[in-house]
Parts: sequence; structure tokens; C-alpha cells
Amino acid sequence: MKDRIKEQSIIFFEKKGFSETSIQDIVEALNVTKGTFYYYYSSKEQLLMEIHKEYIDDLLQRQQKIIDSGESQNAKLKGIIHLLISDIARNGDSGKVFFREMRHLADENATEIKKRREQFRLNIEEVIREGAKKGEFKQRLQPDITALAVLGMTNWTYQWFNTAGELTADELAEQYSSIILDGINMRNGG
Amino acid sequence: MKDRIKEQSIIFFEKKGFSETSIQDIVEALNVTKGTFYYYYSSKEQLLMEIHKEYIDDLLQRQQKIIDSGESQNAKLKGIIHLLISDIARNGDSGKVFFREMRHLADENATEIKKRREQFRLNIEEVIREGAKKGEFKQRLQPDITALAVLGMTNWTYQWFNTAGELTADELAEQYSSIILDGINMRNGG
Amino acid sequence: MKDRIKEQSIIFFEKKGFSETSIQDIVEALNVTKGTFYYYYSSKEQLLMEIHKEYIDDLLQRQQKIIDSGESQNAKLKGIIHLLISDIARNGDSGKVFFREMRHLADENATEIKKRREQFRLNIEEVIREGAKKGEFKQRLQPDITALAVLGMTNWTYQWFNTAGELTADELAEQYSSIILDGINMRNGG
Amino acid sequence: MKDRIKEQSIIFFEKKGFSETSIQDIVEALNVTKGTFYYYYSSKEQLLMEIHKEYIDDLLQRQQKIIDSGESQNAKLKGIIHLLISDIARNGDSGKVFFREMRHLADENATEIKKRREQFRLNIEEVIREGAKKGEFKQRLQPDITALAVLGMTNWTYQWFNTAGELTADELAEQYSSIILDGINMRNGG
DNA sequence: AATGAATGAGCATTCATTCAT
DNA sequence: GATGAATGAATGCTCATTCAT
Repeated sequence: MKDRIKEQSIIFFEKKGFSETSIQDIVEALNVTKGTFYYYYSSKEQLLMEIHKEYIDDLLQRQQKIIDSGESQNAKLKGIIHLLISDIARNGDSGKVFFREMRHLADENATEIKKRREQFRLNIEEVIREGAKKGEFKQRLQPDITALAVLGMTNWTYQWFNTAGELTADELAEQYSSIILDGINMRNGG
Repeated sequence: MKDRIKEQSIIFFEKKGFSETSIQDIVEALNVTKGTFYYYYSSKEQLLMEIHKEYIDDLLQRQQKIIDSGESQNAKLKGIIHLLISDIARNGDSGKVFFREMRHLADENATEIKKRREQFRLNIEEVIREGAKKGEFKQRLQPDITALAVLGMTNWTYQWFNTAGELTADELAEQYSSIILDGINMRNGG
Repeated sequence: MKDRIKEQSIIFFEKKGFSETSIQDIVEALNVTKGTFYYYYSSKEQLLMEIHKEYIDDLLQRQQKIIDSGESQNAKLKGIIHLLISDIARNGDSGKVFFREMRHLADENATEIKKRREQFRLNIEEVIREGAKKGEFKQRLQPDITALAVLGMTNWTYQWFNTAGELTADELAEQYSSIILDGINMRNGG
Repeated sequence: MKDRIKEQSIIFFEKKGFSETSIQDIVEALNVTKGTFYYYYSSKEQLLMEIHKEYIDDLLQRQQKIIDSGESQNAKLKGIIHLLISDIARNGDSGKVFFREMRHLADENATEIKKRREQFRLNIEEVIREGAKKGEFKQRLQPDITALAVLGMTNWTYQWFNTAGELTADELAEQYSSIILDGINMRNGG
């Protein structure tokens, strides 16, 4: 039941937004009563928090695997881009809730989630920094800025990407990696 | 007074979110009464709509100037990236409201704003398409995907960029343009 | 202008009801502003009062003519029935407002109007009483009850009578007079 | 509680009118909170609708019993007059609300209630029509007009009848029946 | 484990009225 | 005669949360 509530909530939060979704909406869709909700979650915010934690923890864990893989920094970066895009594609609703509704976490919770999001970002930064040191990436670009560029490009896909279209997540990840790594200029290898 | 209300609203919408900002919040900050608000705006949503229209119309107009400039497609793309970033930097709050709160527009209004946002995107796509045709950009990349990559990277800055930091909007635009155009790979001109 | 406001108000009051009609509705329909309304009327209630006074005074005056006519009580009663029905038919909206919205007059005003409505009723009662004394009407019936029966029957027409139908006000008054005077029983002259 | 709310509402609606009665008024009188009201009724209008339905359904049901009684049409008509008047006398407030506030039902609800009121009227019409056919009533009078005369006369009593006076509902019904059946003219049996 | 009744604070919106110009 | 800006109080309604059962 706890999971059913979470799943139903994610659907509503994605469709209508956190503030616009009432507990009533959620429990009605599950044919239970408000009391049931509060038996499993102490507040609406706690539910949101669990959704966030689940999402970011899963992401961090899979990112770590890539980082520990021992591949080239090029390959690692491609891997992370693929991870993010395929995740948005797969868990569409969770992802949208994750990117849109963090504002509704109370201070303490927000801080906790922010720390992990930060960690995810710093991990990307580290891959880039390492790549620059090893001569794979340009040394002229700032690693923090570059990491934010990668994150922006990929995270933004939650705004428009939908699995029903012709483009697969793999193809999109491929093109995005190409853009990030080699740019769009003709002179860089056509 | 109408403008004062709009300005104050933008500040609140950015800080607390549209749904979380009450008319009471707005009018209290201006030391007027709710009646005054409704004298100038027929609803909370109409106010949001005006904020959106103002923002996107201004952006579209300045984008058009760049497109009509007769420069190379490379330069045009750089110009648009610079436009977006400097705008977010300058009108920070408006931008955040614009990117976050469109969901709260009612159907008809949402459609109108979406059309103009779409137009902005299609204009970028056209610059890229033209660049590919003229041999400036790679022909292998899909213009629509590439346009979305550019938009994602730049729009995402509203999430983190703040003018108080060391980095100027110009520098950021410069680095982002470099990434988009030449990538981060060492082999593309270091 | 004062009269235009009154006319327009009557239309709205009839259509939407007094409480549901805002000053805004009225002045908008006349393309003037609220200030104008308050230049001519000191309050919404005062306007309602004027409508009521005009209606009942006109009715009382015409009733008096019938009473002073020197005809038989039979003829007088028929005349009053005809007066009421033809008036509702002619001034439809005013009549409906008169019958429905008296409740919205403040105490003092309500008392004044009630007194005149009472007068109208007592005048009918007097015609009936006189008719009974002169042997025209049955002495067994209470004049006050009978007067209320006449008033009920006729006033109720404001609920359903409309001039667009086939029935004319004259025909209706004729049938109602017949019912009141001779009843519907076959044995009373078929 | 649901019934307590309804009862209290009827009292207020009668005294102040539907529009002039606020939910606040009702719940304050019951020493509960607004939330409680909305726990039992989804809107103010729904409450009004329930009051209307209860009233007309009860009336229709009792009317049907009279119609099915197998008595003379004369007796049936007298029965219906008695039914209406005694009902207004007994459920005074409900009746007043029923006659005054139908306007505040939304379209769909209004239509439903109108249909039932219409049915009540048509049933009276049918009694009269049948009476005319059987030679009890005059054939010269239109049954629909006559039915409206009966309804007007009786319904109007909600405007003035009060149980505290000397006149009982039975006596009033008796006199009204006499007027309708035999008229007030001396020549019809004094 | 779940329900159902109740709360209380808050919200968008409406509206009659005032008043300086 | 008429306007336009502003008020302030009220209104219907929503909703997260509590709690006895």
C-alpha cells in the first residue's frame, strides 16, 4: 500500500504539480481514505521526500558504477549522459517530479537532497577534471562550467522528451555526447 | 501601480512559487488592499500571463534582430546563446518564473505562450539548418535535436546562475558557445 | 440618466435577482462608471425602493379609480383582477421585481412598502365586504380570506404568465373573474 | 449532523434568503466549522437542491395518494387544496424556501425540480379535465388556467399564512375550496 | 491497518461604497 | 455630472492534518 500510494502520487504530481495535488486526489484514486495515507506517511512533504531520495540515490549509485568502471574519461562522460537520458525516458514521471518539485521540500529535507544533487554534479566535474589532466579534454574550459553544461543539456530533456516519439533514448544520448565532445562545427571531423 | 504589482509578484513568484504566493502576500508588500489588485488584474492567472507574454515577446524580438543581422550562422548561434544567458542574468526573477510557472496558465493562455516558445526554438533550429546547408555545421546532426541541446544548456542556467558570483554572463556565454561549437575534446583545437 | 439606470436595473433584477446583480453589471450595460450610479442613487437599496414605490403607487392610484367608479361590487372586483393581471402582463419585469425582492429593503423602507401593499389588500377586502353587505356576495365567507384568495390567484401569474403566449391578459382576467365569482362547479350555471 | 445542517439552513434561508445566508451563518449556529459543512455537502447549491427535492417529492407522493383514492373529482380537488395549505402550514419554512429560492439552482438542477413542479401542476389539471368530462366541472373553463388559479391561490398562502393566527389550515382549505368550487357570488347557493 | 468525522487556517474573488479630481 | 482609483469586509470553498474508534 505504501508503494501504491507513492506510485499514484508520482502520477498526480507529474500531471498536476505537487501543490495542485490534494491528498484527496491520491486516496480517491486508490479507493482508500485519508486516514490510510497518514498511516503510511506522516505528511505530504515526507512523501515527496521519499520520492526524491529514491530517485537521486538510484542515480548516484549507477553513476558510481560508471565512475568505477576504469574506462576512459570520454567513455565515462558518455556513460553518464546516457544514464541521465535513459533514466528520464524510463522513469519519466519520477524525473519530472524530481526536477520540478524540490522547492516544496522543507529546509532540512531540501538541504539533504541538494547535497546529493551536488554530489552528482561534482562527480561529473571530477570526470571532466580528470580528463583534462590526462589530456583527453581541453584544459582551457572550466570543469564546473562544463559539468553544468552537460547537466543542463541532459536534464532539460525532461521538458520535452517522450518515449512515444521516433527518437530512442540511446540515439539521443549518442547525439548529445557527440555535441558535447566534438561540437557542431564542421571543422571538427564533419 | 499596475507595474508595481507586477514587479512585486515576480519577486514572490520566484521566491515562493506561483501557487504558494497569495494575493495577500503581494498586496501586503505594497501596502495596498486586495481590491486594488483586482482593479488592475482580473485574476492571478491573468497577471502570470502578462509576465509570460512580456518575457517571451521581448526575447523573440531580440532574437529576430540577431537572425536578421546577416552574420555567419556561427556568429548568430553565439549571439542567441549570449542573448539567453545575459537575459537570465539580467532579468533573473522573470526568467525563473517564465521557466517554472507556465503550468499554471489555463489552457488557452498556455497554448498562446507555447506557440511563441516553439517559435523561439524553431528559429534556433533554422539557424542550425542553414549553417549545415552552408557547410558551417556538421550535416550529420539533426537540427531539431541540436537546437534542443542548445536550449537545454542555456535555459538550465536559470537554475544556478547568479550575478553575484565571479563568473560574468559574457564569460559563461563564451564558454558555452565554445562547447557547443567545438566540443570539449582535446583533439578539436585544444 | 437616472431613469435609464432604473430601467436597466429592473431588467437585471428580474433576470438575475437583486443580490446577484452588481452595480458593476448595471453601469457596464449603460457604459458609465460606478461613480455615476452613486451620483444619482445613494445606495443600491434606495434604487430598489424607488422601483417599489413607483410600482405600488401606480397600482394604488388605478385601484382607487375603480373603487370610485360607482359600479357594482361585482364589476369593481372584476376591474381589480383585470388591473393586476394586465399590469403584470405589461410591466412584467417591474412586477416580478416587486413581488420577489421586497425582502431586500431595509426595515424602514420595507415597512413603508408593506403599508401600501396592505392598503391595496384592504381595499379589495372592503369591496368584498361591501358586496356582502349589499347582498351581491355570500355572507358566509370571510372578506379578508377572500381578498387573499383573489390576490394569490392573480399575483401568482407573475410566475408563469408571458405575453408571448396565446392567452391575452384580458382573456385570463375574464376566466379568473369567472372562477372567483361563480366557481368551477357545473351546478353554478354551467 | 447532515440533517441538523439542513434544518438550520432552512431556518436561515427562510429568514434571510439563500444568497444572504452565508455558510458561516449556518455553521456558527451549529457550533461547528465550515469544513464540517463541506464534509456533508459539496456546495451551498447542493444543499438547496436537497431541500427542494425532499419537499417536492413528498408533495408529489401525497398528491398521488389523493388521485388514486377513487373519490369524486370534487373531493380530489378539495384534497389537493388541503394538502398544499396544510403542508405550508406545517413545514412553513421549507415551503417558503421552496417557493422563493428555486432561482438559485443551477441549470441542470433547476430543470429537474421544474419537471416535478410541472408534474404536480399537470396532475391538478388532469383532475379538473376529468371532472369536466364527467360533468362535475364546467366545460367552458380551460383546465390549465384553472389549475394555475388553484395553485396561485393556495401557494400564495406561504406569503402570509402563519400557524399562530386564529385561522386553522383546515378552515382555510375549506374556504378556499368553497371559493374555487362555488365562487363568491350570492346566487350560487348563498 | 484503516476509517470517518471534524478542524482551522488560508485562498481567490466579489462588491457596495467612498472620494479626490 | 462624471470618472477612476482604492477600500475593507465578506463569501464560497479547499485542504493538510488530527484523532477516536
